[in-house]
Amino acid sequence: MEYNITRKERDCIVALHENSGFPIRLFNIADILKIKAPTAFELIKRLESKNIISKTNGVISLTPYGNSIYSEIIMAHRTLELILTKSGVNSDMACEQIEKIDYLMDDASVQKLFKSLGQPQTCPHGKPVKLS
Amino acid sequence: MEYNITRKERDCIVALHENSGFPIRLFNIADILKIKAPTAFELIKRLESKNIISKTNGVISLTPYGNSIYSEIIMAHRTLELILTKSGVNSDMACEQIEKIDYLMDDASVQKLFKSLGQPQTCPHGKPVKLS
DNA sequence: AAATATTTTAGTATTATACTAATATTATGG
DNA sequence: CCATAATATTAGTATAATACTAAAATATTT
Repeated sequence: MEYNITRKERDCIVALHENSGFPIRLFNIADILKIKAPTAFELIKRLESKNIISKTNGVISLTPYGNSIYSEIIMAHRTLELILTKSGVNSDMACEQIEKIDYLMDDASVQKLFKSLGQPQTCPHGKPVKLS
Repeated sequence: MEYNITRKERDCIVALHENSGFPIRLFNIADILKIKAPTAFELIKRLESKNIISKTNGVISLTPYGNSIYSEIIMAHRTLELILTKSGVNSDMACEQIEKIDYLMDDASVQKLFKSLGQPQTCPHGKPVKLS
């Protein structure tokens, strides 16, 4: 898929997916990411222009492309999380660590790591590794 | 040690160490990193102000602090490289991948990964994993 | 000293991030 | 339906990292 995003964009994508239970608006993003509305506005504008999110009546959601990026991020995240925790890294530590890099990983490499781990179903928190 | 550097700063640090056989000057850095002299000048100024490099008669070298950062980067790099190549990722691919993240890794996590790999002496290219 | 090499300054640009203050828009309660 | 409150947007500013060109300053070397 080959996407190119920044850390804040990554956090926004993840926040959108993880809060998909209710309608997310600009001010929710601002709250979750702890940024002011105009900063969120800019971020959202950028993600819209990249076709990663879309807005309908102020409600923001991931596009199919955005969703596919989320899947790659989360797969990388949980795969790496497994590797780190297996080595004895505390799982909160691991999570914090990996947030910095999961969106930078190449999917092909992550797939290979995943296979070499025996295609595990869940991450250390019990969440599914592979989505969709 | 807890350092905070950017990708270009990382590349500069690595270039300095890997070319330590001869005196490296600003124009060498510019050549190696494929940037123009004024851009290199800025980069070098930043690294000097962070106490990572120092200049003597135009010859640039890593400070002890800079060297310790290099060691952490390279340990992270080779440890991750081993993990990826073990999973079947081509070693050039792995290297390219890991350059993007090695300088972002927390050293404590890397140490644990390294131990869980059995404290290997060398990376896939035969270079030492652990320096100093 | 002249020519060449190298460094530095000055000025500009872009992208991502972030803020305040003000304005506009939309929704809601009365 | 209108006033208030809630949300979103615009305008303006700022910083850090990256990068460039053109010009000036320094060194170095014939």
